[in-house]
Amino acid sequence: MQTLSTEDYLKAIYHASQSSTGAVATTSIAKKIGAKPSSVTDMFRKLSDQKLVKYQKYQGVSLTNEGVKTALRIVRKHRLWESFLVSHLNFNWDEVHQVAEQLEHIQSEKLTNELERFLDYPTHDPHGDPIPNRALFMKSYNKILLTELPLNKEGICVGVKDNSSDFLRYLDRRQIGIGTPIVVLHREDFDQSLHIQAGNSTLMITQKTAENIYIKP
Amino acid sequence: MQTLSTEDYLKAIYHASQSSTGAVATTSIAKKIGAKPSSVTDMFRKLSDQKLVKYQKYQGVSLTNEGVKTALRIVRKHRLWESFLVSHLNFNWDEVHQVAEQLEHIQSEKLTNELERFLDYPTHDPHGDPIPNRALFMKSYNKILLTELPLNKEGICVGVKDNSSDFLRYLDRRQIGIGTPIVVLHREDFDQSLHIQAGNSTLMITQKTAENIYIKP
DNA sequence: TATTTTTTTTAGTCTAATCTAAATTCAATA
DNA sequence: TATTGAATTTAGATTAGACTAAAAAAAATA
Repeated sequence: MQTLSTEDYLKAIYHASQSSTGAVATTSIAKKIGAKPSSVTDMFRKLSDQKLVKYQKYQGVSLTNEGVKTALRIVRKHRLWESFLVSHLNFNWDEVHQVAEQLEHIQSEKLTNELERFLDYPTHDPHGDPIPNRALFMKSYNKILLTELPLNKEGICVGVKDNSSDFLRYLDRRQIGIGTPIVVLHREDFDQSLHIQAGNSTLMITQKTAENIYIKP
Repeated sequence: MQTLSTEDYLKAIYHASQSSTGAVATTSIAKKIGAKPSSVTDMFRKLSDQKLVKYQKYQGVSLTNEGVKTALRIVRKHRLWESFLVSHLNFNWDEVHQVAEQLEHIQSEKLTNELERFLDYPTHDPHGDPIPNRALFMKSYNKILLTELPLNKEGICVGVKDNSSDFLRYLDRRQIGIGTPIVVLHREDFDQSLHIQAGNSTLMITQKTAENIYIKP
């Protein structure tokens, strides 16, 4: 069984290895976890002893099969709890992360599986991220960034890349959420800003915003 | 904010001081927590520094007002989670304790209060123990032990003293649960065993069993 | 290729929570 | 009241996880 801390590291390594290819660097994990690189090196060695990561000095880490499984079990719990908080406990999608960070460490298979049943086997969490099922399998949409959606073609918002409260609340104010239909009406060559139709209203968004919205065409 | 461990100690001290009068002894907490008395002494000093307990060397501890509040906040969370597990996640009353021991440490007032609302403000947990409300106030029934119920007078089972899985499963098999009406038909002078009517069936129980069942007359 | 900069690791320290073993204090009893 | 035994505390060690500062390796650049 893992400690809170090793679970956090495994999850961080998992996410880091998703968003780039090859081994994961010490400093990138240090930033995510909020620890010094020297502490991260220590932990890499510990995880390596437990055969949860492959680690070569100065070469970064990658998860072993067992490490991936452990990480996915945590991701599964995190996303199920986020779903519960939003669907039954009146949490907003920008408020759930912090609490789910705690709940994801609760150890009880029965709890996780019953929660999943209670929620009726959701496939995606409130931010549009896929939830691994009991066998730790998940399928993500064939999604693109809003910056890549062709002009005048309708797409559906299915997720966000940036999960910060600031960004999520900004989207709330613009009435953009999971499921909102979006059409790009005009792309400004000068600064790559977009005029879009989101639901019933038309509005302007910056390139940076568009880069953080996932669309199913 | 408290660590997991200090929270466990505060809860243990709270329960110990409920079930007896005066200060709480080092060894009694050591037993509950599963630690050595020397470790308990260390922790008593730490809690005393934080003004959560009154501690005099060799005299045991008692909770301060602040200590009681902190303990009750944990008890509140524990009992709300137990209620949730039983009412919505198909847990049996003998399975909830271990998981609730973990969930009680989750830090989020909003979570606790929303859970309470979702459960429709329950006043008692699955074992019949009262749940402190948001103001940390709780009222317990005017209850007696089954050993004290007069002959041929009906009472309702409202709780249990022993919360062990073994005892709870034993009650399940006997079809005794919270809300079951009970009448004592005969009290055996020889060994204090009881013939009772529980719901629709009559059965015999030992004194030890009767001492662990709470009754509202 | 040699040098500089950045990244990573090592070595040694710190804190919280635990332990064991020894010393002290309290409580019970002769 | 003096003695014995139990409970409690002290002293010192251990472990996990973090830190700082210095050393070493890798990467970037002149």
